[in-house]
Amino acid sequence: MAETKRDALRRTLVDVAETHIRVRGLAALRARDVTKDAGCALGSLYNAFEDLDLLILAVNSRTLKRLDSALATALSDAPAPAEAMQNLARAYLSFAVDNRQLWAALFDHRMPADQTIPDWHLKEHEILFSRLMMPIGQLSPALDEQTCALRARTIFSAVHGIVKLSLEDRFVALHPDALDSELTQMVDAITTQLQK
Amino acid sequence: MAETKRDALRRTLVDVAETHIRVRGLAALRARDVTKDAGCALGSLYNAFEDLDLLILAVNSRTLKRLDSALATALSDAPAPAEAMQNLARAYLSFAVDNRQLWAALFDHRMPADQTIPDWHLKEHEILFSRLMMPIGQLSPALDEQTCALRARTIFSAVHGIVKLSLEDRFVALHPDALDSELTQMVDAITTQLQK
DNA sequence: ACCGATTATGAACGCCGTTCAAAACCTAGG
DNA sequence: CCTAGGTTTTGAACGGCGTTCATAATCGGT
Repeated sequence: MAETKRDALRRTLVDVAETHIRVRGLAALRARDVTKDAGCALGSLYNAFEDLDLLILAVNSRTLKRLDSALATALSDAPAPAEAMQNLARAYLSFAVDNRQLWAALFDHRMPADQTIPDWHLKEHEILFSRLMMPIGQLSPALDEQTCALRARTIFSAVHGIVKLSLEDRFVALHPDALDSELTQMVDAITTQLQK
Repeated sequence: MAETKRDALRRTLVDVAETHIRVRGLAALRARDVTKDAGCALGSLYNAFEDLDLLILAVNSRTLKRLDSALATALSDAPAPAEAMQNLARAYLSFAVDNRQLWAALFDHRMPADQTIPDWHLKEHEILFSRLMMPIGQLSPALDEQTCALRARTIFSAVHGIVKLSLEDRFVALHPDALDSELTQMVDAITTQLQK
């Protein structure tokens, strides 16, 4: 089936919204700016997407795919598991630094009070954890799959916390080398324990 | 000097805003709701505070003080450093669970694009790290003060990341016992490394 | 009791996401 | 090629938001 007009507009809107978030940040995204740059009327956004939030989720969906690719690349030379953990953490940090606003939008966006994040998008987020499961399983062969998934989630959260807080305005900025060193040490502490 | 009327109104507004955030969350906070419940005119908010953001910062300032108290209490029986680290992490989790919306507001609030967080408020946030410095210093006596502060920040960020992501809608909810267990293990991994 | 200074008020403003009646655009049958 | 019926696009209008500011009310010193 050929790409319908509606699909083409959808793609254009996601393209434009993505650029806006990348340059100005999620908080500065405006329906009027996006539709103007996309060359369509304000109301057309609501033909293509249910509302602005779903457009943002479409952008975030793309970002998650790119992030997953970056993590996959970090594992592509099939290193030993401890090294894999370090590579994943570094790749995550690199992606966050290189795509600061798009990456921040993944976690800063909030649904309106009466709506929840759709299931398909929740699933996309969980992909982030799954990249960790193989090295964790190798480091701790005794863990069953469910515990492995839980551990992956915890470790991701810890690494994410370090990266997120270091890239926010809330705290004084950190020297990139210091951040890199701290992250490496944290991952080392984690992998060491996994091997026990 | 006695409390001026302006101070009294300020206190009332912070009280009301605090309750609103606690009950409805930061995203649902409205200038009109707050002033109505405070029994003053809409414009009076802007006599008491520069804008709504500074009112939110005043609420966050209070929350940070209460959080710091909770962390201090967790250290009050002067435990061994490894135990102190566990107590701090658990106290942080407990505070987050018991004050979910107010605690979330500490990290979810964003200044408008053309403003930065005032220095006095940045300093208040840094108090969170400093509670970690004593046990870290005891576990790793060789660390100089600056490295100690850096490590405190990293460890806080990791713990915070685990707590934050587990309490967000973005990921499927976690069983409280599982979260508690994961947090304990993470802190154990960290303190073990600090002792090396 | 009076008056200048200070504070309180809420209608009005500009911007926002969203809606929807009307216009423009397709497409199939004659 | 024309036209009727359905579909899509449009942008003015709506309600809600934070913020402003002319005006009214209040306060404090003489």
